[in-house]
Amino acid sequence: MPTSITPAPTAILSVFQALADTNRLRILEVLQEGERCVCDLQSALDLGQSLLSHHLGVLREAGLVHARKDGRWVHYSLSDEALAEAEQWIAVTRDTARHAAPGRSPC
Amino acid sequence: MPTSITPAPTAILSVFQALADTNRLRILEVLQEGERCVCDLQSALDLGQSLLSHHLGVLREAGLVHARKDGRWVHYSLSDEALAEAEQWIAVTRDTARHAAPGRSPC
DNA sequence: TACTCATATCAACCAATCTTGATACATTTT
DNA sequence: AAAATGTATCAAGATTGGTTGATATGAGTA
Repeated sequence: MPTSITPAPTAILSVFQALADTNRLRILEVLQEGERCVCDLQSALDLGQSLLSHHLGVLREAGLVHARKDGRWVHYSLSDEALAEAEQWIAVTRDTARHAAPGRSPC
Repeated sequence: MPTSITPAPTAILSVFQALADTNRLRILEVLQEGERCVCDLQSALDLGQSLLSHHLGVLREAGLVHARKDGRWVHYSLSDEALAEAEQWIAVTRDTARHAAPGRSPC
């Protein structure tokens, strides 16, 4: 066995990547107040239409927001899935660390 | 007042940015087991020395890990600060969303 | 002091991502 | 049907970020 190498995480990564941008964090903060259409987000955040649409796409793909089409508007709202996943990952990481034998560095 | 525009988050951003990379997530997962020196991480993760050191720097600056120097070794361990901050941010975001008036899009 | 070893830093390259402007696609209104 | 409106997509430039190899630093050791 060739000195076991830890594998790479997958699903969580895209969530953290989606959270790793100023504009997207701002979008999420606005959506805390409730569902918003793109045009509202646009005026609340002062982002170009194209740029905002792009960021919404990233958030959508990561499962952080949900899009509901209504006539010619699209209403976005927070989706709990990915947020719960991220919170879980962090909680586990913190917890495991707390329970691990302290200072057991093999060096 | 020019149609209030939401400001940009600052501290949390660097934490999420630090979490937005495969190799750094792998590092954190190894550190869950306890304190590790760089050389141990290197063999556990199969990363070049320079690359690993870079990623540890990013994690350090974000407050996700703590470095303890001991002779010519440096021992890294998880630091709860930033993790707690991130967990808190997500918890607040989820919670605020849950309590917000549902479907109140002004469009 | 000279040498080795563990880690950090630097410079360069390359890939991924953000940004912008133009265009396309629906849906509604006239 | 034509025009207008909200949103998505595309292409190109600009910026950031990961990777690599070479070099520097600093602590032990001979």
